[in-house]
Amino acid sequence: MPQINDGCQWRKYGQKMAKGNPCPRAYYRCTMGASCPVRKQVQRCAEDRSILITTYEGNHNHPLPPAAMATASYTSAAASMLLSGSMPSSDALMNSNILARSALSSSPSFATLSASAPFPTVTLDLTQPHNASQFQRAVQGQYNMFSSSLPHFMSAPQVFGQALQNQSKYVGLHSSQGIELPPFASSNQIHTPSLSDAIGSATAAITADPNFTAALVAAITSIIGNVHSNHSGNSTQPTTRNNNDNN
DNA sequence: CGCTTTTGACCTGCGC
DNA sequence: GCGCAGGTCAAAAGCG
Repeated sequence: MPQINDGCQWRKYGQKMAKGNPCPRAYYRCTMGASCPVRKQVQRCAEDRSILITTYEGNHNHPLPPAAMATASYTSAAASMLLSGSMPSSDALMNSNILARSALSSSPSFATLSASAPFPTVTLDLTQPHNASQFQRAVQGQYNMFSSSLPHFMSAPQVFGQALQNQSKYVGLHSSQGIELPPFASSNQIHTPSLSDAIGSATAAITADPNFTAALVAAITSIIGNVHSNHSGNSTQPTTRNNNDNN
């Protein structure tokens, strides 16, 4: 199975067939810390096997390498936008915030589109009991709002959701057809030479392919259901901080 | 030789 | 209480 290079080292400790999905789900533990509690699950989307669904759970108890911090940085930055509604200082995040608000202005504010280079992301607030149909409407709304041809380098969208506030669960989708998670700049800021173009193209990459959109909706709908069911009873994660706090 | 992956068994929570 | 499904354990195998 192709691996998403998120900057951390992982050791596989189990694999299971998930009901309703012909592809097995793999379980990984972080091996960068002696007793790091972070785990992740990786599963292919049943509707579109080119999409990998990755779920992270827990907080690292050791310093993260720059690549991992960058990964955590912009997902949690998008999350903080949802929470605060304030404009972040980064140009990339500010522009993506504008985009997100326009794209999802007609939907409940639990999904934020972040088209920051090098790849677009979607952040979901999984702590609130929104139902899946709300998200489906939001994504389909986006699909109706954007259409343009895609630059080839943007044809591998990645979508992340991150639980906010009192949960440290972090869910993502990756297209495994093209690029893996690209190397990041040394800082936590995400820059691109042509930011507005990149944002528009990345957004189109997410929304212009109806097949991908359908798979995306199905996958995230499933994720939302899983996360909510996992946390509806007892919670396994009493932590209150996101995994970029080591910055 | 040490680390990782594989895989069947076991544990646990949940719904009926 | 029982069965099912998801998650974890741990021994064996594989690999560099």
